[in-house]
Amino acid sequence: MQNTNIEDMELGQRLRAVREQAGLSQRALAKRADVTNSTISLIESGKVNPSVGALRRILQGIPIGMSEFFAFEPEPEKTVFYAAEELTEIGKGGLSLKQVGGNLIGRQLMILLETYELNADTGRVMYGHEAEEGGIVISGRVEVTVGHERKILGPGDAYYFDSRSPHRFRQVGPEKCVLVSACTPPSF
Amino acid sequence: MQNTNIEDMELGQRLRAVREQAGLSQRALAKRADVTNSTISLIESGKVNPSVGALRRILQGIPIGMSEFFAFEPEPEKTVFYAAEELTEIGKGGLSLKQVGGNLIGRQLMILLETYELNADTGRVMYGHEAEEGGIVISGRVEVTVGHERKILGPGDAYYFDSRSPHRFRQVGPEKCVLVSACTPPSF
DNA sequence: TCTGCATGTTCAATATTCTCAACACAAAGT
DNA sequence: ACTTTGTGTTGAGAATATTGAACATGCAGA
Repeated sequence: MQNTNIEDMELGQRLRAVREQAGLSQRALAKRADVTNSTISLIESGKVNPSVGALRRILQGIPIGMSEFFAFEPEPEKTVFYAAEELTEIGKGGLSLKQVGGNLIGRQLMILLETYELNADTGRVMYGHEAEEGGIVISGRVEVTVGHERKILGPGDAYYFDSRSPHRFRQVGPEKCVLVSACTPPSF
Repeated sequence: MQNTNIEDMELGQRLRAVREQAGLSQRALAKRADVTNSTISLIESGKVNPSVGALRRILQGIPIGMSEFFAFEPEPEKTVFYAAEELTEIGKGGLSLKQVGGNLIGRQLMILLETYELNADTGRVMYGHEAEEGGIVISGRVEVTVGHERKILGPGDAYYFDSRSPHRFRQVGPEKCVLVSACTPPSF
């Protein structure tokens, strides 16, 4: 249906450039890549939208990696501003965790708006990876336990600790608790 | 024929991870990406080898770029050693330029084995981009002109200059001239 | 329990890629 | 001129990706 897609054109042109840079003919590359020369011809002239597998085999014959091959494509812009309702919900139960930016890939920082309903409790948590986290309570009260230390924090109070310490957050008092936290690096 | 390819598996698993990280269901992402949910399902379960176009549309819905998506794949190892006959020939006429590494992509340096047949002459050359180059004569004699300076170099003699200076190499004497040169960065 | 809704999966049909073979062209050797 | 060898391109058919609709499951709420 959609013949001669412009993006395929650019991809094909790039493949041709890369192949010629490597001093390989379509057939020579086809042999290395275990595809047919026609496949390469069709891709380079933008007549087809190759499969990932075919493209990967071809690039391995050059050789060049997928990531490097696509490095010429502009990365989509990461959003800078997020409306309140655009924050990604990743919590569950009585604990709401709204993450700034739905997608952590390539980011150095995870920022969360945490809402603890009455009696919400994270239970005892411990992350194996090296990270640090901290936060500030906005409203309500929460009992925070880190290692052997325990304290009840109210509006304006804050915390900061190494994520490898076992820790636990539990809502206390008559109203739900809201706090903002940050963690680095995100768990991947 | 080849069902459940292992590389497709990994690609699918990665897509699933990325999608879930973004907090999107298959259908939600499908809608943004203008593909069907089945496509995403099949890709994630490794049952198909998606087309580049389909994968790109899907990733745009997340959003994440192709290069970043494939960053998890190890880049193919750049070859370290090259047999004499593996050097890529990029010259023509009486001038032979054998390039170390057929493919300059991602490299900081271009290294050439240059062979000038009798009376071979590069003519006057000037590169617009910022670069420096130098070399050492192995055998034979060559007359090198850089800017207003001119000198005949023999075995063991060397040169080094800014590529933006107009320059010219011309074989002189009774035997062909061989030299090794290096240039940084390669012209891209 | 039932309904409604959201999730991911699977099937048959359609659209597309990929292959194999042939073609057209150019350069080099005889 | 005529091969020979190399290049990229182009059909028709086999192989495969993508679609659209149905299916299965789980979960929340009445």
